[in-house]
Amino acid sequence: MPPARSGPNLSRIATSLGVSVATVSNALSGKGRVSEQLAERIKEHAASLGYVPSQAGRALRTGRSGVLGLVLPDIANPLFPKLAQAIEFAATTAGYGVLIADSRGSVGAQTEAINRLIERGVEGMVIVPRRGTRISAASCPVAVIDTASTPGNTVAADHIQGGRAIADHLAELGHKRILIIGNNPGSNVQNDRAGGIRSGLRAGMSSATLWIERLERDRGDGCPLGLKEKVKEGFTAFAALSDLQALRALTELQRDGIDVPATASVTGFDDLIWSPVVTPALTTVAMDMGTIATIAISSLVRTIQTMGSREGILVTADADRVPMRLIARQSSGPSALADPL
Amino acid sequence: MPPARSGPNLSRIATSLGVSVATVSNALSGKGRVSEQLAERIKEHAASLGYVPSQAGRALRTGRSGVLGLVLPDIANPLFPKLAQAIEFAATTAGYGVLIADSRGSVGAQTEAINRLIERGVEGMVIVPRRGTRISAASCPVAVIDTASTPGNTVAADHIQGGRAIADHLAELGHKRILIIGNNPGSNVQNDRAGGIRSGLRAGMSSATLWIERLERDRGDGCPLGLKEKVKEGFTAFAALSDLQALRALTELQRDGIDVPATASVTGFDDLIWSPVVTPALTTVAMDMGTIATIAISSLVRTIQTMGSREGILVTADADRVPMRLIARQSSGPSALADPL
DNA sequence: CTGAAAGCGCTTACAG
DNA sequence: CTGAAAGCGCTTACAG
Repeated sequence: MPPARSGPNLSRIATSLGVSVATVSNALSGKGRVSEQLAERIKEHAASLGYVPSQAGRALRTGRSGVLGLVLPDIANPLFPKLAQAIEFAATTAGYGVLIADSRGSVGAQTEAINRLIERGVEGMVIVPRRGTRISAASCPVAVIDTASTPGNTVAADHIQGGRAIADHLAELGHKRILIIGNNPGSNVQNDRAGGIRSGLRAGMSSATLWIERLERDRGDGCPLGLKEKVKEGFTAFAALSDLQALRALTELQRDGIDVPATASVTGFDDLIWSPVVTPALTTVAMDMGTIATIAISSLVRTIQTMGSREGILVTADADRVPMRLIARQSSGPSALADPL
Repeated sequence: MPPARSGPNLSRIATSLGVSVATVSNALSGKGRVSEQLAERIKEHAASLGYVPSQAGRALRTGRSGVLGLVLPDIANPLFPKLAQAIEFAATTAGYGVLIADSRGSVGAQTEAINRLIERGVEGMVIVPRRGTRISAASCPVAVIDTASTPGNTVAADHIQGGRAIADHLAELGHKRILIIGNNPGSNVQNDRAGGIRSGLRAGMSSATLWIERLERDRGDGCPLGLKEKVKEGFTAFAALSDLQALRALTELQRDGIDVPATASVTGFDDLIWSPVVTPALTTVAMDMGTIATIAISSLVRTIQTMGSREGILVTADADRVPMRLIARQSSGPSALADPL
């Protein structure tokens, strides 16, 4: 015999009230045609008993688990907390729970993560794919968050426009020689951002690009970026493709006695947690995670409701490029962060 | 009539093979007493059909959802990605999925988050409580990750010992006057860490403490910490209670022309993502998230298996204080972070 | 307005 | 070694 739940169920409520389970179900869901008074009595009784409907029973009956999956290439990446938070909020608002899965390490791990979520019965999932991977068949609707220039994408920040926003900002500050600092030339995001910066340069401006990974391959991990020399060569602006690289640039410049922002400007991307905290505070370009998450989740949910959850299709959104927002900072401010503990 | 799944189920496999569902179930689970050959044939057929067992059916029958909850006070906090990643890994290893819930903003949000997870049918949950809250009744086993000095705690990093490790480190570098830099004097974590530092000072060493929140209340958000003056007063070491504050201190010192580490040392806590990346790299003390997560999850799972999942009890662990680890850095290194996109 | 009944997919105790 | 049957808790189409 299957194990009985320790909590109350519909049947318990029904018998203790002398009505049928159908009536209780209808009363609690508000759907049924149950008299006002009876419904009220049932709701009260259920509440007093601390009744919590069984997801398993409901899911089995309706075929809907009420859960979505979120696959991240590396939860520990500083970019993802904001995304995860936004996704969790959007999903909760839409009445769904979120199961997380980390595809850290390899494409194989990504496939396993996806399969785990399928086995857990998610109705759909949001995937931030590992670089260079294309999500093929997941046997449920999938919303992909990636660069807009990646084929098979549901929604993305407009990294190219974000790059242009940086170029505009630097142009208005009067900079002529820009050093773009990226980590990895194989990254679509970084390439889009770098391309955006270059395309936004105005007459008389020029740029060069420093890829840290290449530099470190030659000179060893953690080597200086040699920015002091770049300043001597005439670069006055250092446009990092992520706040992490911006931080590295800023501290190296300051360590070498270069006054930021008087002598050189440093900008970043992503508005990571530390960008308002450092001295001087970092000008950066932020992805609108709330909008991205809302689009991803609402498109996903709409697809599920239309097509069901067993079709392995890529979800599309009406607007798939979300503009990035320049956050120009001059002085340090407080972190938005309260101490939670 | 309830909606049929589009995918294959046990019954489909059974009829197409001319055996009973019981036999298919037994063969696939490996539990039953099914002949080797038949079991093999069934497994092959199930695989070729792409059979994925229904969690809903299984959960309803066994009373076990196979899902745990994770409640975080603020997913966007830089400390939590590592924790979430470690929890996800430990839970996956134990055969559980992880539903996340953000209790951002208020105690009410925390209660709602817990209730949402209960409604989703989690068998137990890991909670990092909001500061000052005590988790009372959650109607399922709960593992609490908090400071060791908080009552009603399952497992915690030993922040006091971590503070002593910083004091030791600074003592060995020959520092005498230590400025402890915290944000919020109401934080248990920060107080434990500060207390640990103070208790680890040796003869001839002394400390003062700067609480940023108090300073900003007087002088405005984002005001300078005035560390240059502190250097003049004779402080040579700045021991921040988090890497975020350490970063603020480091950049302010550098901006003001103070050579770190030649003139002043800066240390932090938590080994956040940027600590190896800044120049000079940050010495810090790290929580052992892997161990903490493993203890939390294994204690939780053990409790669930022993007591079931409908008792609202606080899980206890054998070892509840996990030592922190000093990471002494002298020069910058690469971030452990690969570009995922 | 209310109830009896079917059935979602699974596992397990029991019978053969 | 294999199968028939019960039942986990729910929702819904149908009957009254």
